[in-house]
Parts: sequence; structure tokens; C-alpha cells
Amino acid sequence: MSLTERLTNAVASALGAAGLPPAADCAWEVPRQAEHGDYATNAALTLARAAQRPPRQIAEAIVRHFPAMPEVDRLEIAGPGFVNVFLAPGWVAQALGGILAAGERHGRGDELAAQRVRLEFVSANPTGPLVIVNARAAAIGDSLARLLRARGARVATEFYVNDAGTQFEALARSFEARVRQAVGESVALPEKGYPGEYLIDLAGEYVQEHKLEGPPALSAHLATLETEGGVSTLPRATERLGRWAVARMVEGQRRVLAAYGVTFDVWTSEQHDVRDKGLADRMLAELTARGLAYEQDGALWFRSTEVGEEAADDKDRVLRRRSGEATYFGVDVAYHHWVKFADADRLINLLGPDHHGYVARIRAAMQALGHPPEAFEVLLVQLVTLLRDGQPVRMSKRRGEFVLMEELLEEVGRDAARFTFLTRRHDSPLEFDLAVATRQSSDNPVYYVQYAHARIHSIARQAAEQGLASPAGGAVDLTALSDPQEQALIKRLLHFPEIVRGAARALEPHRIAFWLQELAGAFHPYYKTHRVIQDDHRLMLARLALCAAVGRVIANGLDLLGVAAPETM
RNA sequence: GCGCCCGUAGCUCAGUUGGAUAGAGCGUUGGCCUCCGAAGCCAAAGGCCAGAGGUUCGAUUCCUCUCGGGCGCACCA
Repeated sequence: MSLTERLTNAVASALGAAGLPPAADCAWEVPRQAEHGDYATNAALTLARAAQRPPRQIAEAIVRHFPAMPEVDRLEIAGPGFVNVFLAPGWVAQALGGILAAGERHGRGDELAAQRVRLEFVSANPTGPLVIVNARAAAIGDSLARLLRARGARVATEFYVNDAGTQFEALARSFEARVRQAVGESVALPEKGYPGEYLIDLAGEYVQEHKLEGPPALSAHLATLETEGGVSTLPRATERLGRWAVARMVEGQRRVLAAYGVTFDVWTSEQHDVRDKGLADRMLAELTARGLAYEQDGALWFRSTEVGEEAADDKDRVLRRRSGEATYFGVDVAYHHWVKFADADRLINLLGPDHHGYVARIRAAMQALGHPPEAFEVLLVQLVTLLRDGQPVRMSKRRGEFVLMEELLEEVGRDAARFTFLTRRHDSPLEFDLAVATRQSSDNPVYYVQYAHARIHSIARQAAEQGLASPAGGAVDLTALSDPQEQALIKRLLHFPEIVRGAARALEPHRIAFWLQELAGAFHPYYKTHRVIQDDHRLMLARLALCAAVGRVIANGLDLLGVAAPETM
């Protein structure tokens, strides 16, 4: 049972003893001001109305009947009726032992143990290399997975490859044109094609790998491709070329993500895992049978406006075009219901802001199919405005101008890039100045946190070299840690599990990043003013234990962000 | 026109399901290495939390409106 849970029980017990009704919710917070104690509750304030008593009177009753606890040194009533709790220094010092014993598990919990989560992020179209905003989504998504797992959830991370439909066809046609150009044919890029240089490079690779020397060789090659099967409305050879390009593109994306430290449990192909299995047609039939879809003007429409009180869309949406082909939406409903919900009871999708108009209809469809509204969550990751020396850089795959995620990794580095993305809320637009990030890389807050970790390991190394390593477990007298800064550090470490729990519940990994900066910000000054390695052996061992715990928690926190915790820098 | 997100220090951003005196980094100014790592520490300056109402014991936080910025509103994905 956590400390705040024990405190809550104590309040309940006190209220009972005082003959007062139980507090509906007894929330504990850590006051900003140290003078206000280590924990404070507003229970008396929230209870005042129901109990028809002044809050301070209730607070007095709570304090008077509060059961004795080894954790608590004293209580105080403050302001309009807060009950402030001051922890007992002896108990705090001993609590450090619990943190050290928990080690890697300090911060973990099991309140999400019942959840099977399907977490989709990045899911960039296979029509070009990954760009900066993908790096942001990757950092957030990967950290979310780590957070949810830390609190017990079973998480499957997923990258959904949109390798079908209009965009795929545009890519296939563009790629074919580039291949033809590569062997010397004079053909123009299709009108809605992708002009990016990456397709030129890729076409060059294709020609080289297939040893296509000149237009005749290409024609013969394309003729052989025509004989093989295809599923889109494209000429078969064009589609085959497109498939090859997509496979290469996805492989490139996968490789960059891996270099970033992000791997996915599931790579879903729209073509193979949804369309080829006929899931879309099955879904459209099912929706029609359930009366959730209707025909009009030759198209099949979903009753978005009539489904789900909160999820209601503002207009009905097309599931199947007059041409007979399912829309992206139609496919997506089938995919969400039969693929994603097949082995998960909670879906979390990270999408770009351009998708936000799309969320309502998918949510409506999921509710109509019987999934509770809270089982489908969408996090809109806002755009990254990339600056170079203060000047905005346009990022458009279609115009072929962008800064690649790969380049970001080279210029800024994996840890600094991830940490920077994770020190912003996902829903606030982000300005990322490459020049500044590169020039000031040593001022990046990530190094501040990592430096504290490296410093701690340096101390431990020196202690070990001097034969001062701490004795086998339990022999350290932690009560030596009575200094206010030491007490404050331990209390901070004790907060960590609650911070992780809150970040996982709110799906906000940035809370971890900020908290780590605060922890490092408490450790560095402590280090400056307190000698760890020193003559007082008892105090030294206790301080070594404190440092070890701080290092351990920093490492645990950085791990939740997917950032390394180096022992030397 | 309708909908969503955002507006907090010069800049980039936090602000714990509404809590007590709104914080950090960068930048600026001034100090600190014969002593466990100066990627560090100490100090100063910097705010009408866009604005106006409302709910509340209490509002940066919730509601309404106004202003300002971004993004969506396809038988595209």
C-alpha cells in the first residue's frame, strides 16, 4: 500500500472516530512550499458542504482523531482548512532502503494489469522517408508504450502501412516514371505524382538491381511483370513496381526508427491484412445488416450522425464509392473492429492534426459496433515547425522539400532529439530550430539529467577503487541522512511511482521528462555542498546509498523515455 | 460559416483530475574549479497567466463571450 493510501485510510479512520461522514475523495498533493508540509489534503474543504460544518472545524477533528503512524511526525491545519502532513525524518531515511530494494521496479505498478492495449503511432505513408514530425510521434508513442507497460498493461505497438488506395497508386505511377527515366526514356511524372528526389534514387537502385540497361531491357522486364497477379486498378506491371518501392520505403523507415530506438511489435499492411482478406466487404455487409448503413446516389453511407450520443459526427460518411470501391474510412472501420480490437480492449492511436476531422466518424463507428467510448483514444500530435536559423523550413513530401528524421538523428542525436520532443505536451505545436539544437547541444536539458547519472557513477567508481564500497545489504545506517537536502531528495524519490502512475493515466510522458530535470536539479546542488566520500564512514555509506538510489531512479525515468543513462559522458 | 487545438518571463515551454507566494531551460547581468566530473553550483533581473464576465471557500486550470495564432470540414488518405 502506498503512503498516500495509508494516509487516506488514516483520514477515513479519523473522520469515523469524529462521527463525521467519510470524505468522498481524499486527494493528496505535494505542496509547492516546503513550509506546507510533505503532503496536504483538502478533505476538510470538500467535506464542509456535505457535513454542514466549517472546513477548519473538520480539519481540527481530523487532526485530533488521526491515528498514530510511524511515517508521520506531525500534522498542521493551514489556510482555509488544509491538513498538512510532515513526515518523520527517521521514517524517510529508512524508506530509502525500500527504494534501493525495489531497484528497477521502483516506479512500476500493476493498476493497468487488466488492460490489453494496441498502441499505433508513426504509421507514415510509404511514399517517402520519415520526417521530423514522425520522430516526434515515435518518441511519444514509444515512451507511452514504456509507461503503460511499467504500470502493468500488455501493450502491442503497431505501425500501420497504408499500402493501398489512391496514394499508393500515385506512388506506383510516379515510381514507374522514374524507372523509365532511369533507363533513358523521356516520360513526364504523372500529374498527381510525388516529385521527391528519393524516388529518383530508388529508381536507380531498381534499375541497377534488375540490370536494366536501356529501354528495351525495361520493356521486356515490364512484360514479365504483367504476367503476375495484381489487386489494384493499376496495370499489373505498374503495381508490381509500386510494391517494390513500398517494400523498400517501409524497410528504410523501419531502419531509421530502429536507429532511434523504436521498434514495433506489429507491422500491419492495409493491402495484405485488411483488403486481401475481404474484411472491408464483410464489414460493409454487416453494417448494412445492422441498419447502420444505407444506399444513396449509388454509394453506401454510414449513419455517423445517428450513432453514439457523444460521438456523433456532423454528417454521414461514405463507406463505398459509386465505383464500388470501399473508401479509406470503410476499410478503416473493418480494420479497427476486426484487426485492432481482435486482441486488445483499448486502442490508442497517435495521429497528425490533419486527421482530427476523421476521428469523430471512426469513434462513432466503434461505438456503433459495441465498443465502449473510452476504449478508443486518439492523441493528436501537433505539427513540428522546423526552423533553421530562425527561418521556417517547409516540410512537404509532395514538393520534395523536407528535413528527414535521419538528418535530425545525425545533427542532434538520438537522446537529445527524444528528450526534446518529450519535454512538450503532444498537443502543443513545437518549434524546433535545428541550428539552435545543434549549436547548443551541450546545453540541452537531457545532458543535465544524464550528467547527474554519470556523476553518481563516478562517485561510486571512486568509492569502489578506494575499497570503500558499501557492505552487504542492510548494514548501512540510513538514519544518518538527516540533512534537509538529503531528506528532500529521498522524499522526491518516493514520489516517483506516483509520477509514473499519473503520466501513464494521462498519457503524458512529458511529465517524466520534467520530473527528471527537477530531480537532477535537486541532486547537483546537494553534490556541490555535501561530500560523499569522507572520513565519517557511517555517513559516507549512507550518502553512497542515497546517490545510488538517485542514480537508479534517474535510470528508471530515462528508460521510460527511451533515453540512455550513461555511466560516463 | 461549422468544428478541434493553442495563447503563461525577451525566446522555447511546464504548471500535479480547481489549491496556499505561478516555475524551469535558453538568453541577459554578477560571482564560484589546489577539494568526489564546471555538461556543474550560487545570485540578480524578467509576469495584468491574451481580454471580459460566470461557477467556487479558492480559477493559469472549469463554463460563456471577444480578440489573436494554427489546423481540419472529399464518393482523398
